[in-house]
Amino acid sequence: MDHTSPPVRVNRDPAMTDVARLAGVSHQTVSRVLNGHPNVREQTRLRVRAAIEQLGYRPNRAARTLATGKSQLLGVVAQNSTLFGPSSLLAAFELAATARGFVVSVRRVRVLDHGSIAAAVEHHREQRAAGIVVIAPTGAADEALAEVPTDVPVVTVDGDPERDGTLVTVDQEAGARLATRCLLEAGHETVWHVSGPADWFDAAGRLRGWQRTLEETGAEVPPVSQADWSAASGYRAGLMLARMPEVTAVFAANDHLALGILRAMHERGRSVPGDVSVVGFDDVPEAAYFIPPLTTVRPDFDTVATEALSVLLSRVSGERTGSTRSVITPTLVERDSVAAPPPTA
Amino acid sequence: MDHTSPPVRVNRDPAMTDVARLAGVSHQTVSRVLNGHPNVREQTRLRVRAAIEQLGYRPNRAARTLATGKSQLLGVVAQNSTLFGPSSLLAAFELAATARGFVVSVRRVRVLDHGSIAAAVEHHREQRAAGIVVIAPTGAADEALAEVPTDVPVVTVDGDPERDGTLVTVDQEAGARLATRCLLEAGHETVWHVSGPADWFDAAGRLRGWQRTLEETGAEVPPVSQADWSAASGYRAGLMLARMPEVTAVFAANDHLALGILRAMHERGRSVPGDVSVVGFDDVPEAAYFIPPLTTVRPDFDTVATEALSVLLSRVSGERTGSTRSVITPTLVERDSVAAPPPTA
DNA sequence: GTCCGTGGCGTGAGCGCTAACAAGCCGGGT
DNA sequence: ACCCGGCTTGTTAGCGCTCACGCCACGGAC
Repeated sequence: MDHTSPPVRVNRDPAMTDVARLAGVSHQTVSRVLNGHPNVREQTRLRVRAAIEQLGYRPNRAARTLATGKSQLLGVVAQNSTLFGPSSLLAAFELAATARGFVVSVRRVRVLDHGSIAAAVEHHREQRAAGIVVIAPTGAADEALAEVPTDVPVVTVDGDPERDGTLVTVDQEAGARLATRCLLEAGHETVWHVSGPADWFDAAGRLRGWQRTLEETGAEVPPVSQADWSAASGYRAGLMLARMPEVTAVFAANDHLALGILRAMHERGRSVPGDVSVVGFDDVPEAAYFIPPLTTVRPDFDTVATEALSVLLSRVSGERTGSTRSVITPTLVERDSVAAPPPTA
Repeated sequence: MDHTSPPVRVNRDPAMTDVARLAGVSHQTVSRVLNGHPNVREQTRLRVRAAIEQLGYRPNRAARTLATGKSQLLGVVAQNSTLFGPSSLLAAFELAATARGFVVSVRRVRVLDHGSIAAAVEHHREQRAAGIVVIAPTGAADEALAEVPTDVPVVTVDGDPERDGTLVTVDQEAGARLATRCLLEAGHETVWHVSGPADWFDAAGRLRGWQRTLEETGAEVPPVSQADWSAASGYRAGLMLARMPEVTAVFAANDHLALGILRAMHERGRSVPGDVSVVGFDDVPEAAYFIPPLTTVRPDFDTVATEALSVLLSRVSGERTGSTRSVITPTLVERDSVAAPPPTA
């Protein structure tokens, strides 16, 4: 009995040494083949590949990460939301990152407060994520970010446009100007606004764009209806607006608010766009099928996501340093919810 | 000169031995503290914690994964889609998994074909994921799954209800019965159906539920309008339906289809629910603000997600073996899009 | 013939952690 | 006095990979 032989572990995934043994080379040569190093004879390369195939060998990423100190992991911190913007952003980012060979790990937070964000970022650092993306659409989220150590590249999406640091965002203000101008050019005296939550940068930017456009053209700036992003709050705001005959044009901070407004107007017998015109923001896929089809502002989330990825990767590889800001300009999609004001107004 | 001293690596993350040295214990004791082992003196525990704090130590997950052969990683394979169902499912799953201390890595696939699914699953296996969730709503996806090795627990969500294996899904058929019966009970002679893509199990289940309910009650089964899940295709189907005066009740396979139908009816001057009643499926957040507010079937995606997680985890820990199937029953949400048929019909 | 450079490969150490065992200490029963 | 068993801690050996070398053979330059 050979009591000196090591215990034979059975049912174990094949490791690099197993491949090496089968191919009659050293584990290092296997590693070279795997990593596409030159200086490996073609014949050897083929033998190794055959052995890999035969054993169904699969490299162990954990071991590689440990040995190199680097991972192919990109961390994402996002809010637990099914809002159209964030979720399409996320999907596009995941797809793009996957295509570039990275694995993305998503950490959802219930609320965007300081502690949650910090914990989520911390978590990704524990994983030795190569880079981190934070979707930080509110002030609190942004503040939390100001404190995270800078030894791992972080890019902020939808963050505070005024803050230092690398961020990718859509030009909310420009989008709002598009919407407001479109309404003004249709002949409306002024434009009313139903705004998103005050602590969201997106909402603040849209509000600012609307307000400035009005001021610049000398139009009166009516009071703002404060809402959240939901159709429900849009409906409530719409109900108020509907009973004011002087309201002939409304810019809603997003399409769901616009949907609620549309329904409120409909219920109150004010026709859109006959009596009042409405413009939204986001261009959700359903916007073209609202009643009436909604004119809206389209931020290209795919572009935002791919831009965020490329900025992040260039920082990961150390190409770019310092802070970069990348701003995507949205476009106006004209449909049927805008018309000239009624002659009586 | 001491040429035997090891090279001092600078700027390195502190490791367990650094903590050990500072606390005056062995690295193993640090490990014990970290993993909550008993049999560590309270005083020692405190010293170790203090050292951890002082150094800003963060355990290296890759090393732990390598040493244990297990990871705290859950892989998800999902389609690149912003459909409400899949994306809220995903969000809920991520949130729940995070809460349980797992990290979730999402792999998006562009199309649900055999190769993409297999590659995505393979990828997760390379990461040594402890478990994998596949959102496999079509036949092709499901077939691909039949071939994956069973050495890592896999749970299928929205997969083929007829197939072997562990899966969690909503009872589409029951939901469809709810919708159809609701329409029938309102007094309609029969119910028309606008169906989702034929290769989706969800669509097939909803169609089956609708058809059987009709057959069981002796109602005539009208021809099915085939569509995809989009509002656009619902609109097209709605246009057809609108010109047939005998159509007084429509069950749409999802809310977005219903939205398209609503608009088609509106355009053609057929009032909802005065002339025709419509029921949807999914209960998207906006459904209550459609014109009119939509009666729809609500599958609880949160429940599906948490159920999927708990089934997966119980398989990961080896508690449950064999195949488990967990079916969530949806509920009917009644709003204003259903009424009695017009007296002339 | 000698030398050096270079392609092709192997060897050994070490990444940071956990698991298994070993060792020391203390108290109580005999 | 002794031994035994529990608590607490240290020691050692990996996990599977990459990196920095080192070694060998071969070929061209001198």
